[in-house]
Amino acid sequence: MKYSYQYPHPSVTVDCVVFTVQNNFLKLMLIQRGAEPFIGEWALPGGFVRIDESIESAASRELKEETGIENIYLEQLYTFGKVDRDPRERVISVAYYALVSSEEQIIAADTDAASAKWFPVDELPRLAFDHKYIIETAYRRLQGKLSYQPIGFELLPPKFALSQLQSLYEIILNKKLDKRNFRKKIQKTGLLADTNETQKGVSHRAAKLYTFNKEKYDILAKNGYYFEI
Amino acid sequence: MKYSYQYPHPSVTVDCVVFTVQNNFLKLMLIQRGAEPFIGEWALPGGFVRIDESIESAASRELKEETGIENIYLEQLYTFGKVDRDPRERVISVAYYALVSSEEQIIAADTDAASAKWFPVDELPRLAFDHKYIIETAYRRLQGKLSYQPIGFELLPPKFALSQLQSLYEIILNKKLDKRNFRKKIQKTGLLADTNETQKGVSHRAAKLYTFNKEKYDILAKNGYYFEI
DNA sequence: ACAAAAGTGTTTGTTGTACACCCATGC
DNA sequence: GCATGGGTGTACAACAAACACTTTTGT
Repeated sequence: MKYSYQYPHPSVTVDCVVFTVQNNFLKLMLIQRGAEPFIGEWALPGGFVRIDESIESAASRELKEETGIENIYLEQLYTFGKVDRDPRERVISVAYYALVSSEEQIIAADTDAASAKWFPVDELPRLAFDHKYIIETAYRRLQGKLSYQPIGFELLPPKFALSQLQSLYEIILNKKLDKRNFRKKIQKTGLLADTNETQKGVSHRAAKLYTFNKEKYDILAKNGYYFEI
Repeated sequence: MKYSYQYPHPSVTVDCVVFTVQNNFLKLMLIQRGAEPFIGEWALPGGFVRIDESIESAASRELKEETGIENIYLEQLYTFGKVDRDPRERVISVAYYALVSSEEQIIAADTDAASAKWFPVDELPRLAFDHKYIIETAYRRLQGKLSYQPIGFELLPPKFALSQLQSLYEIILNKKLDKRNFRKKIQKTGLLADTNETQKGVSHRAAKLYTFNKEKYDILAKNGYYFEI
């Protein structure tokens, strides 16, 4: 008990809602708790913010430590601070949401594979703390942002077919989209660059692959451009 | 030094960016610091989150204590947690933004009037900590939300004229809007209720006064309706 | 009667929506 | 040659944008 203060201080943690799209399902990663409280229950990856790291660094670090995932899209979601959200002590949690490409979904080898798992958002187990509520908030935010920020690409491999992109939108927004209109709209942004490649190993006509031109988007965005789909 | 922990804990504060519209300017409230660090400089109202109150309660409480303002629109903005944002110790700040009607702008009598003041957003003094950055974030958020959430009404008295509402949009978005198109659009939402009153004491044709039908909006919003202006 | 702001419609261009068939490829 | 998804255009409706004059009221 080396650290003393004149007034009580809360603990500050980060919790990460990591989304991916896998086999036509939107999924998120949970880990099984190995310690009290809520031992054995599923929870979001996360942990304490250290005194010498920024909150975002803490989120990246915990993600890497607990799931092996690194270098992904990570954005602050909301800060949850109800007095009794942790039964032990006062804990304020800064939640982040993260997006992982379907290619990098593999939980790294240095992780206890039994304890980290992808769950479809509609088939979540019982969750520790207020994590159910955090996930609902993250899901709503993802749905909202998808339509007016180019974040869908973060969930795809660097080279992707238009049908993959459309399917991703349909899965997350939970509604069918018109193929021709979707293509028209996304092409009209001018943000997709044609690679001269096509899909490999499919048993039908191979689709053209595109990449998202992030540099072009960043320049446009700086000048007031608004992505919308 | 009665409170001891095994690991160092950060302090958690709230900071509030309180907006109002006054004399055709978007303004926000600052208080002059009476203590170190940054003594004498201007800063956002705010303070420490107590161990037994939620973060939002802390924001309301500090606002009332420091500025006399209460019962206003208050929404979490972002959590700022760079390691060195406070020169004394590690402080994580959960920022809120608040909207005050132009009628309630008066800084309450129980406040040291010399120390709290409204500043136009484009004429801010030098600010303590990273408060300049927090304000920029809040301003961008306000501009963004104004177009797709009915928050403009929070900055007006309960009964208002359409020209007041338009002027508010023009001031915050910083661009001229077409009067006829604006009126058409806002009337078509069906969310304004006609009071049978008109402006008093104006030296020209008196405008009709309307109220915003929040109940109706809440019901529509629950069923997927999206406000847009 | 004049100053000041309130109030009101129409036209034109742009964007969204609905919709069905041929094409390329692997087996 | 057939099954599978890839790729394409047009017509119609809805919405956004541009634009100017009359009305009401107080002084």
